[in-house]
Amino acid sequence: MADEPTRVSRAERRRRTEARILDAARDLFGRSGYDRTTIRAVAAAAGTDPGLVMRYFGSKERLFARVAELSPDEPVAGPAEDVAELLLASLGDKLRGDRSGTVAMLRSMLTHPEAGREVRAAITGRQRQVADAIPADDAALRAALVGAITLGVVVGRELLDLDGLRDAAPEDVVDVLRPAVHAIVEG
Amino acid sequence: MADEPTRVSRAERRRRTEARILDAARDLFGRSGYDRTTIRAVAAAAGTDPGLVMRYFGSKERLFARVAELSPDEPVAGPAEDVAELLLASLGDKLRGDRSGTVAMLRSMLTHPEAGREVRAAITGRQRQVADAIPADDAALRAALVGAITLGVVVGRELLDLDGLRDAAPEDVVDVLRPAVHAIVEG
DNA sequence: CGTTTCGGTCTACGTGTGTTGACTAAAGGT
DNA sequence: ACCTTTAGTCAACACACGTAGACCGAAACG
Repeated sequence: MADEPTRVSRAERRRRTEARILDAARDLFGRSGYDRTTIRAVAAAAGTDPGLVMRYFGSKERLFARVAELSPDEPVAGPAEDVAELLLASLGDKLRGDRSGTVAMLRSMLTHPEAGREVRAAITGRQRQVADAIPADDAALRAALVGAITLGVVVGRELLDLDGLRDAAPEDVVDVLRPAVHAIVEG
Repeated sequence: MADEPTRVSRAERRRRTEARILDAARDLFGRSGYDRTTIRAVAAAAGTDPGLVMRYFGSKERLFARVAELSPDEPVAGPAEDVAELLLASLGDKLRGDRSGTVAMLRSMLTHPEAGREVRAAITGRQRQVADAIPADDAALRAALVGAITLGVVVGRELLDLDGLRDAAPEDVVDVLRPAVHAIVEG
């Protein structure tokens, strides 16, 4: 609990508090969703003041936008078999990855309109790529269903933490899912 | 806009207003989630008064409980092949069905603690049934993943309405998913 | 007809929210 | 040494919410 006695520049102090606020916000948005997360709670968790949060980020809306910036998926292309494997690998990454930002986004996406739009756009874009790589004539549906599977796994694990999913190793999940994804992507 | 001139008994009037409130609440909870749905908005949509909503349902919490009562899934059992088909049929039903109640539940489940608990319990119970019918030693994981697929499809369609899913016919969805589900349920 | 019951409305209270602006004090610059 | 900038705090605003209780008018009943 002892403060660092090291002299720290003004700019550095600012950077640190901003980071603390961002961390607290990510955690709280992820755990409680947009509406139930209050600026006051974020400030308290970051050990600072609501007014400061407003000064640094302008509004709750913009704070959320900063937290929810989602790193775009790497593009997919190539023959159907490879696409299936790419999608599986990408799912594995999601299950291993940092999570907290994505969780905030996902949880809020269902209540907060702007968040919903952004996620929808991201998913739609990716689905178009996948659909282009699938030879079947119902490619759009198949792409959507693969997306839905990913969505279901992530939501089930991160948001609902369902029993069988919470503890499962990412590799096992991918292994069990492999034949299923191949079956959908390839005719 | 003309009122029915028919004489209607007091009990009948009450039943109708209660139903109107319930309908409005289902719609709004489903569209906006628990937090963003206000008693005032429900009352307005039902063409009545916030105070009346309180009198009839006691609290917002209890109103939500009434809306979100979810009809339990019919139990599954039998050999793995049949289980897979039962699950697919059940998914088809969900895609065809009334939706609005389920949607309210689903959307609120991620923000509203009590709703979350109830959904989680329902899903967990069903997963145990499915796991018992699967011969593999990682039955729990497989059951969870089939559940996740259902979840993803319903969430993707009803909550996010993703492009390829919104318009798709339930039969087509089930058809495309059939080999995938079989692959997961059977070793 | 008089009285009671009850569906429906109106007003107001208390609380928690996002947000603002004045303020303090320390750091940076000259 | 002085002045300016700025990280951080405090107190207050306006507003929307869930909820409670007084109130009104018509149906039900004797």
